[in-house]
Amino acid sequence: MPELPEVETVRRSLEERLLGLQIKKITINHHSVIAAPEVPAFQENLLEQTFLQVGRRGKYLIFDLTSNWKMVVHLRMTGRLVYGDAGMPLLKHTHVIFSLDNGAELRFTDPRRFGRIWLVPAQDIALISGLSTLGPEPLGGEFSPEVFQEQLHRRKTKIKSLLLDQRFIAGIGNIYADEILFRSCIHPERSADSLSDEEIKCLFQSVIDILQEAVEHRGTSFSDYVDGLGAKGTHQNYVKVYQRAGNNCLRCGGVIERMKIGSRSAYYCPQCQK
DNA sequence: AGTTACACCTGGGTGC
DNA sequence: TGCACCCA
DNA sequence: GTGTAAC
Repeated sequence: MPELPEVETVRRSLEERLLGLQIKKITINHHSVIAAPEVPAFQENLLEQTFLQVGRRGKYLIFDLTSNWKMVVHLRMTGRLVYGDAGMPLLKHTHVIFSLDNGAELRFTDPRRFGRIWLVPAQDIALISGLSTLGPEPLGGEFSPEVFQEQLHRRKTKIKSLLLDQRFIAGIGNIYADEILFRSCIHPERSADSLSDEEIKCLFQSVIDILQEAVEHRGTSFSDYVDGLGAKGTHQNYVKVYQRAGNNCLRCGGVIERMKIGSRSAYYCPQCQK
């Protein structure tokens, strides 16, 4: 499940290869992954375009092109965007193939087909659902401890739900929400306004540290995730609670448990996280 | 405002 | 081996 | 992972 660290790793690996390459052909095998515009317009406006830059906002990848249009990709749960030789084996569920002017290809593969690709005029980028309402980038300068604290004070929702809310903070998903709360020793069901200033300070720093460490490890590869060149990340070897129910806590030796919060699994240590 | 249920999909793992 | 179920 | 509808 690509979250901020995975999307950032894809961004970096693609940017290494894609800049200056031109799209010569677009093969679309499954139309539903193209969110906008209609498929013919998508192809017409993208053909002959050259990649100028690869950006990221939250879990969205943003490709700057020669024209005044931008291509935006969200990988959702199982999406992959991989650059490689045209001869590389064709994976099942490859929905879009961008053929490039150096003979290589950029392929979008997604078994569950939740992922989406948009092509929009630059001035309309805010119209993409979820993109304009994103909260601050946790690894960017806009993420302030004072604002974070003030927001937490006036919210009564469970802290894990708040960390997953992209309007509150951009880029955190189920794996890192659990890892961040474990690092901060905070129970996922605590209401946001019940946290002490001390706990909030620790939580703020854990958000930054956990995400940074995961970026350094090039993301977490449990099942589908690979970077823009098809390589797995290594952060799965450093995960402390996610998908570890029934195993011993690496900090206190207690047993990790799983519970449901907002119809999603939450993994935590009942001894360490109060 | 907070919470839950479900929709969108396929595949891997489990237990019988 | 098949099938129902849960999970991601 | 996200959007929508419902209580």
